[in-house]
Amino acid sequence: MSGYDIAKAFESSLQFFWHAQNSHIYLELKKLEKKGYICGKTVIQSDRPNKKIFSITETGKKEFMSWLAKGAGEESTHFKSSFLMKVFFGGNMTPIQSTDMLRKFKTDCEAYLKKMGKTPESIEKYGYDMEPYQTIYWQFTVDFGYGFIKHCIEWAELCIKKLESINGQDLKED
Amino acid sequence: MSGYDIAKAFESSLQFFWHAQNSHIYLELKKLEKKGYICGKTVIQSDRPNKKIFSITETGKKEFMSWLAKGAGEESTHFKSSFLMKVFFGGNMTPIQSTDMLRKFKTDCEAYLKKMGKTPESIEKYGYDMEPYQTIYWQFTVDFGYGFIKHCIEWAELCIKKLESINGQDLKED
DNA sequence: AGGCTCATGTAACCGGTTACATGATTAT
DNA sequence: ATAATCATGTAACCGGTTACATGAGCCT
Repeated sequence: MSGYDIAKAFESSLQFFWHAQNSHIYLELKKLEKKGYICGKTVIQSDRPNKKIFSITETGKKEFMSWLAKGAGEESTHFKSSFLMKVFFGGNMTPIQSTDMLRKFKTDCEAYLKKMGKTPESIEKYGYDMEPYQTIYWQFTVDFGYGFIKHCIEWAELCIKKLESINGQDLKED
Repeated sequence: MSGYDIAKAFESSLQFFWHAQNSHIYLELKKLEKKGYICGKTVIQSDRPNKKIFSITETGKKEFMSWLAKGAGEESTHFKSSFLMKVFFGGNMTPIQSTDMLRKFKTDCEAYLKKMGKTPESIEKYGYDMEPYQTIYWQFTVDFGYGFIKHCIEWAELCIKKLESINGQDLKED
């Protein structure tokens, strides 16, 4: 794949649990090439700008497999969220502010859920020539994303309800 | 609070959505002091090492409030997980490897859930002199963590079941 | 004697973002 | 014209980690 292809792949399928700027992708490709994990070949194109296609080397494959073999670290259970940090300090906002923040979070989640509806197509696109036992893992990550976002929406609804019941009718919309 | 106190607070209550090394905390305190957001005073102690207690300044409060007022960004819906990246590439492992990885994830989550059982005490400890409308937000973040981890466990169980049904009895434990 | 809690920090490094910079081809 | 897609990169910076370094007092 070229750097551009990788950026596209990130957008269409990996975006639930990883994202990357193209600038970062190109820097990383350079590093990986320097380490001998990948190897790039320039492809001259007449109708489009030239591109550099990278392939994994034998050393790279070994490194990749040993990374996989390490399995899940403890870091898999903890994640970082500046949004939850703001929720934590919700007592320092006005009740209107904090409720609005949670409402915005909820609608953002709903929009995200809608966007996710398109992933089955990506899985088909990239996985058309693969064995089903390969793509089942892709589906796992999608399932995780779905469940996570649904949990976010339900949680936000409960929080909003609690805040409304404490702070009275003045918080309600309409 | 001193840097040490902050590190303790991270461990006992904020750990669901943020964590920090003490080295990082001290660096950050220095930066914040330089910016004029906080102000530190050395407290001389005879029985223990001296410590530096930091307090927020008026400028710091303003900055904090404007940060809160910005509300939730879109980044609140996407998170980064090297674990899910490994799941994504599960097709490159042996079925035994990938199933074991998911089992480890599940037990890690269960251990985490157990550890979380102690948070009500932390909320009481830090919130004993606060109004209940302040601590409700702390509870919100705890609820989020609980729900999230439960979702992780259920998801992992489903994945393991699917892998077992595809790959047959040879994956089962015992 | 050994380990825990209290307490603070530095240096080197890595992972990642933001802003900047370029430029060809194709579709409307 | 102008916007989108294709295509690649650099420089400055920030956020955060790892490893290192120190040292007193308390408990067993």
